[in-house]
Amino acid sequence: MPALPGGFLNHAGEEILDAAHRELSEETALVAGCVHLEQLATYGGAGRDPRGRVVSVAHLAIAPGLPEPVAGTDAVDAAWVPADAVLSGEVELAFDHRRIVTDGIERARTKLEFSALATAFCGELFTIAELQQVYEAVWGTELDTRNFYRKVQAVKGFIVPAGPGRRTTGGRPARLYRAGPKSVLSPPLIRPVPSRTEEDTGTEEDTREEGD
Amino acid sequence: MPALPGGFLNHAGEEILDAAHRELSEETALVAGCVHLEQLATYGGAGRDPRGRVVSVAHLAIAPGLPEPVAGTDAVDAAWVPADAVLSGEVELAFDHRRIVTDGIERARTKLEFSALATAFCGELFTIAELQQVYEAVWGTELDTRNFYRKVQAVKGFIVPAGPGRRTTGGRPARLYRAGPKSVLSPPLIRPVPSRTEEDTGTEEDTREEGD
DNA sequence: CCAAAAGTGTTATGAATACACCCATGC
DNA sequence: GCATGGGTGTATTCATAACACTTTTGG
Repeated sequence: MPALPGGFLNHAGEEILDAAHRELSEETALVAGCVHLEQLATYGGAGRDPRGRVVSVAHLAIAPGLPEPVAGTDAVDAAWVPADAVLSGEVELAFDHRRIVTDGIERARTKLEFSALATAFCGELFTIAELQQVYEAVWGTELDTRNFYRKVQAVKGFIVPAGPGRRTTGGRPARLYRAGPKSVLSPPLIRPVPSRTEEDTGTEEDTREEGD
Repeated sequence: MPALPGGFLNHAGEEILDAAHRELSEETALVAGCVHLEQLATYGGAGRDPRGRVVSVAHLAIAPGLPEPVAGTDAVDAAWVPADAVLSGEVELAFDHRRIVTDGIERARTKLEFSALATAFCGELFTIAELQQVYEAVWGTELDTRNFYRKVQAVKGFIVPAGPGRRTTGGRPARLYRAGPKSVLSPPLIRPVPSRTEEDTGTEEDTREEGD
């Protein structure tokens, strides 16, 4: 049964974030500098791992492209799995890793609204249409191209034009942008209504009557 | 120099959240059930604590009232400190605890917008004016009483009327409410931003700097 | 009656949307 | 020319902020 990549802190008083980067680069080709990595949450307690008490500090990694996993210490069978396959249960993960993935996806969806995280999915240069595809993929929604175009440009410091280069994909060539200096978006890009995921007791009572 | 309360996981494979509740109740009169407690982040690495490597899973606690701290294991000098005093540096904390407090306050301010966390600051029954005071205190802003009144009631499942009881404070008695079933607010209560139209620094990267 | 706080109605303003329209390229 | 996708203008719709106003209590 597949599991998330991970490992232990080394003995040199290593920073947690550094350790996460190290473990990630050991099992994929993703090295620090090309990948956004942030702490997600810490999972502990008995029963997580039958081998004994393990406290895991889960991290969320975002990067453009999908480099093939490299056979590392214990990653001979490493593979990429679509997020939907984990959410739906089609792919079953070991331990409590399905919960960790669920938390991570929710974190990504929320951060897309209020931070510049989306640019971490793109290469250094990208078009606005590519950025929109990130939002549509992560949110699972469709957005109006024209409105997205202006909305994204209205957020000062989110993206900045990158020289005179263009990228052509069959129609009119698109301007290129790179990530701007701001990491917190104001105003935020609000995701369309499909009711935020409930946390715990959130019972969505949709008492909407249809008149006829 | 004061520090945040805390302690170690016990040896029985205790859940992290349970351990946080246990430590909190050992040093204050706040017991589980009356207090909202959620994981904030994990801080680790060398240099945090001169006594050696310590990995701390910080938690954020929200509760109504301020029970006097009880002299517990090592809390003989326990005291409440205003959040502003820590933010401003007027009160200095040991280790990297000032950073933890800063992160926790930011978490509380953000969660107030999108979750029903504010009700955790109130008793079981509260008036809308009391709820508004929570928002004003945590956000450090002033809100229009009349608009807050309707805005809060427009969020389905946030608060529900609690019988015919009233609470009087010198003027017309106020209706009483209790927390509703929803824990995620839609639409959210957006916090007024100081400068949404002006450009500012905003280079808030995720670099978590370790003090000492 | 008066002061104080709760609760309601109403309007102006600004933002989000929907969509018509123009621009630039490959074939 | 024409298909395709990039980019712009604009009207309608809707949420919000501001504030005048009414209601209900205590003294």
